Amino acid sequence: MATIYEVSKLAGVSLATVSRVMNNNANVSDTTRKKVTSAMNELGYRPNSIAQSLASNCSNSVGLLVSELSGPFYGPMMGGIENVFRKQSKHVIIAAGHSDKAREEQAIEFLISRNCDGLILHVEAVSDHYLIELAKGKTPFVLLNRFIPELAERCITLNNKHGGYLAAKYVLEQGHKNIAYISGPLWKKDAQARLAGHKQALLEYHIAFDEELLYEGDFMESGGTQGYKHLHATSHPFTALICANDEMATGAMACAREHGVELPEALSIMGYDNVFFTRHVFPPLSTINYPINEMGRMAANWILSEVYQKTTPTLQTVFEPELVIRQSIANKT
Amino acid sequence: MATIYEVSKLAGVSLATVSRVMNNNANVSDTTRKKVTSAMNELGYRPNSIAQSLASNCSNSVGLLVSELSGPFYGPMMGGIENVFRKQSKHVIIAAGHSDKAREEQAIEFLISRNCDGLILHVEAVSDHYLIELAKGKTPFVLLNRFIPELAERCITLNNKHGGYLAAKYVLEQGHKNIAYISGPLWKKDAQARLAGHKQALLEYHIAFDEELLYEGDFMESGGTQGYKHLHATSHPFTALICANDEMATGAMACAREHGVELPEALSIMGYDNVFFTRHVFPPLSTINYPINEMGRMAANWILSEVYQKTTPTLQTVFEPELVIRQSIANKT
DNA sequence: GGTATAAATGTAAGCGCTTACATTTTATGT
DNA sequence: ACATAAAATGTAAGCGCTTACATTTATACC
Repeated sequence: MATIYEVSKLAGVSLATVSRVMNNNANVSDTTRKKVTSAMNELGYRPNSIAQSLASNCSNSVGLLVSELSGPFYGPMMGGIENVFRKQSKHVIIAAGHSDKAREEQAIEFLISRNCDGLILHVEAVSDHYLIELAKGKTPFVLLNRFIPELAERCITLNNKHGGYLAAKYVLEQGHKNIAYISGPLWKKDAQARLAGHKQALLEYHIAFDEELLYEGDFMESGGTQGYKHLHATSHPFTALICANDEMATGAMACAREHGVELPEALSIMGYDNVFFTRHVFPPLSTINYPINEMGRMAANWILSEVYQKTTPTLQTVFEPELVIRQSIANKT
Repeated sequence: MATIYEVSKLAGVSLATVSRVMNNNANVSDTTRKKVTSAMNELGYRPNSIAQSLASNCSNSVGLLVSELSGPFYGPMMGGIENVFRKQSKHVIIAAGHSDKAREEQAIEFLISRNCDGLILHVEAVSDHYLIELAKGKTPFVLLNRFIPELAERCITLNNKHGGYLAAKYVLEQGHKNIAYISGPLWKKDAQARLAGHKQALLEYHIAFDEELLYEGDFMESGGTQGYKHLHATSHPFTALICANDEMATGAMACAREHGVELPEALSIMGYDNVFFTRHVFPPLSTINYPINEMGRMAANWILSEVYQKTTPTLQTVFEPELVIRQSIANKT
């Protein structure tokens, strides 16, 4: 591989000049610029990005930590992020935290030790305190789907409460009065917020919230099936079931069908997130859209702006959910 | 950030010795090793991986190119890969090629210019010739889901033909005689192989292959819906529809249902790949398992072995598909 | 104890760039 | 034409490590 030295020799200029045309910033006359570029072409020169990084103290890499590489939620998020970075010739290093405190912390360590210029973190298990301490370090990061007041300006979140509200409101508008709810793990802020929005809508419609019709799930399919079984076993009847995410909703649907209940006639079901397979389930699932792809792009833009001083479209930290109506809710009015 | 120099000073040894304990290979006495490690701890020293890379000419990074970051297929693949690499402290740089020739080539260039030590490529649009040329370069790579005879030992593939055979055989065993088929784009090798296996099974059961009941799809949901419409419009009746992947199968299911056909009583449907949402559709889709996660791990092991000279479990290049029976095929015997 | 050998440690030259600063060339104004 | 400022280019010192080779120290053997 040709080095900058060989290019400089062939072009008959100094190393510095070659470097200047590479980073086409400084003042270089047109004639020498041409000499240099043609020398580069002749040699098939490619800058060594490692050497650039060492000398410039900038690795042009950003770390991306997600809970899982698979699953319907993270794919679109990573897609949005990779897309904006590659256009800027930044590369993204991925790691998975598996919603586990130790593994998340270890992954962050790993990414930092890899000299990432910045980090995009979708973490769940790590403590607020840890992140606040981390913010004092020298690697900038942005948080996706997590809000910490002390770090507010670097948190990109969805208005989860409003989404919970929209879901319940729609179900109520369809005339349902007995509504069951399968929440996420209630130690998670987003699960809390979704439930809070749900309760707010109920309040507005003067429907009492029935604690017996609440089941705390785990945001996974199994939580939906277990939740349905539990709710079914209570003596409290319900015509609609709102789930705090789509995976649980599909789990509940499958389970309800096994119990011989007709969907959506005998039971209406509502999801949350609008992951792509909600269109594929039967009946197609009404849900709340979570613009995760856009939010990923925004996180990437945050990094571009804060870390690389690029001018980007205005940064937005809170995103609004939207109701997506399909066929899983029956009209009872 | 502390550097190796400061560590050496504090420990009272030379740079080389510090480097030796870091790469714990050379002969270092226990006492000096202890001195050095405690100096490291005291200073909170972390090696600068960029400098290590420059000096050792090894970036410890491997590039991963997939068609899409989202979608049910690539997630498990990336998961398998990231998992094995992080245990070895290698990092993975991701890029998406979007099944487009120019973008795939550009992504490969990008990854190489990032000094990846090796590449894992899931490419579709790039030519065999391009890859054969690439193989002459100095960056080793392994191909996932693509077979090129000249590069056989670095191709990790599924026995697609056998999968096609298994699918058809099962449907035939259930007594179906009129079987429609929606293939993938037939310029793709895997689509061809799956169809070839299908035909082989038909032959074995002495059922003629009806060209009218073949539709060339695109491996996407839309291909399934269009395929169903097309097949439905022909005068040839069929009781079963085999699709060359799960996305098309779900598209076809949705479309069939819109046409008012009962699933699976009036129409049996078979998929291919066993992506996770096949359990969620209704009726749960019978399909062919594609062990993509394991194949990803194997690709990672290939790199570990060929690039980093690690000893790994024996490398396997061709994987076998398996029939997954759920409820989308009705018994006609 | 002295020599031969092995083990431990040190020295210093890079790896391929960037960049502050110095120097030379060119343009500007009178 | 000449002084002066601005633009273009060059020089050389790093960035933080690795590693070949040289040197020193410990170990073994007779």
